[in-house]
Amino acid sequence: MAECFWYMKKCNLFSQVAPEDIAWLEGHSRMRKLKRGEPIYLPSQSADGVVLVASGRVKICHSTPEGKQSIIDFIDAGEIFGELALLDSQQRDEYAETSEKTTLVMIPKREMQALIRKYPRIVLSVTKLIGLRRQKVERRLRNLLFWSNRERVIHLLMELAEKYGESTSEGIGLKIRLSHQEMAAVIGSTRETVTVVLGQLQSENLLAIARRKIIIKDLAKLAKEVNEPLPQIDGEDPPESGSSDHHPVPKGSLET
Amino acid sequence: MAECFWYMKKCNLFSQVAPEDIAWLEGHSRMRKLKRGEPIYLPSQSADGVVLVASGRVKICHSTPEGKQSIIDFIDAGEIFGELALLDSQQRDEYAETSEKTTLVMIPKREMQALIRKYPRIVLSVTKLIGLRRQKVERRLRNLLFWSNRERVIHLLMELAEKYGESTSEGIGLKIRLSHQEMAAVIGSTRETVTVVLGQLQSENLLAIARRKIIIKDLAKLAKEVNEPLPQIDGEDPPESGSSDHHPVPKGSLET
DNA sequence: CGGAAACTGTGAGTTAATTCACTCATCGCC
DNA sequence: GGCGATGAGTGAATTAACTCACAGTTTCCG
Repeated sequence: MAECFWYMKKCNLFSQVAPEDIAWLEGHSRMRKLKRGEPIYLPSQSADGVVLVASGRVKICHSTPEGKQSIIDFIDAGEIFGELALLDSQQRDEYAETSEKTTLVMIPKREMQALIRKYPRIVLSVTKLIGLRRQKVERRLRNLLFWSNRERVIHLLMELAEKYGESTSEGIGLKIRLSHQEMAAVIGSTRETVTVVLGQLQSENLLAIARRKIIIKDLAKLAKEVNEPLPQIDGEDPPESGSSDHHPVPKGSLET
Repeated sequence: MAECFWYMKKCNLFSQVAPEDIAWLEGHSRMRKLKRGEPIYLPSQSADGVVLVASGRVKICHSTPEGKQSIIDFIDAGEIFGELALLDSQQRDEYAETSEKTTLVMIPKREMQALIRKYPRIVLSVTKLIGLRRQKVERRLRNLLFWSNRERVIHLLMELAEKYGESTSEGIGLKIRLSHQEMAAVIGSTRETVTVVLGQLQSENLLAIARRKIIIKDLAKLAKEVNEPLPQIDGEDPPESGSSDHHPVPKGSLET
């Protein structure tokens, strides 16, 4: 369990917390190691705490009665999820599962709230996290309403580029591997349609896919097609304007 | 400007605030009276404060480049919006306009933050508000992915029933009047399709529309069709289970 | 109260996307 | 390294929804 402590220290939500308090919280937390595709919690389950992803990746999902899965969000190592449990102890209305081999730290609501009482600043961080994610969901909503499947795929690619993109000589490589099925679950489409659209984009030389790894070859053209501003990609020089606001921290993360 | 004070007192976000502090905040706020369809703020405009709806109703929107409007949310009298401005002073990415004759109180970010310093509990209320709205948006997202237009309309009707529904002898009347165009903008469809679907629902006796006022005649059947639990409607007896948790406060509002 | 503006109803034609059915490729694990 | 499972590619048939066009209605505001 000593690693648990280490993972919590790395999470910037706890950056202001004294080591002994982290140790205390650790003592009340539980570590879980799961392999790919295992459920973490189910909807209609009581929201009993927040979860920290120590390593791996988690999908926040929802299923229609006919069994179609929709993916609300991906949570990466170092991020927390289930944070709405801190607000009101209703039951959750989504479910979470691992999208690869993953280690989790389950932090009970009770102890988390005690910690917040001692460090009231955490509330602000949590608020920012919730607000950030709300903006993200709102963006997703906008990008689904009224857009064709091709445009939705492009929107998704740009989102992924922003969070997982890495500038290389051939283009922007995405440090995440999604199946067509999963992409369809994100944009509300079908596996086959995603296949076709990605094929089109490749033949138009906007994209290259090698061994399930996507490389965006012409981000500018993609961005233009859906009228979005060019996102800032890791390892790239920012555009000519004001220079010093480059973020070395991961894009989705929480800055306190 | 005396009314301004009155409206702020009624907003439950300020329920704990001393009258003299409300008066102070009022002195730094600005009141605006707008008629139907007027813009309040635009995207790309700097987020300089929060807005309280004193009377009337506001739409939070977004437009595609081709001019299709999508509606993210409705904000009613007594509620605030633009609250993400309190977190980070980026620019907004949505725009807001009145959906009927409306009176607003514009509260500058600066003074709001000062108030929060004096009443730290407000942060928690704001957090809850943001979280509540995030859940709502996530629900919207789920209800769009993979659902047919008929099902989307039904989902919308149930959402409206929950927030605006009023139990009457003929069924559940909705205390909000939306054009088909607006409904289409909420569910990401077209005006014509909404017309047709509403027509179907009427001929199936699930609905009645008189003078643009919708009355839901068989909420249970609608709920069943989209596999949703029956929402609790104002003025109705709760189901047989535990009785005393009935809320007299408006559904969308913020309980501190 | 009257006229302009906004909203509703409907049908025909078109299109984007889904469904289904099947083959081929790739991955991961024993 | 091979084998079972999972993922990717493709095409034909079908369908839901959109577009366009126009007539009739209701609402709003001066």
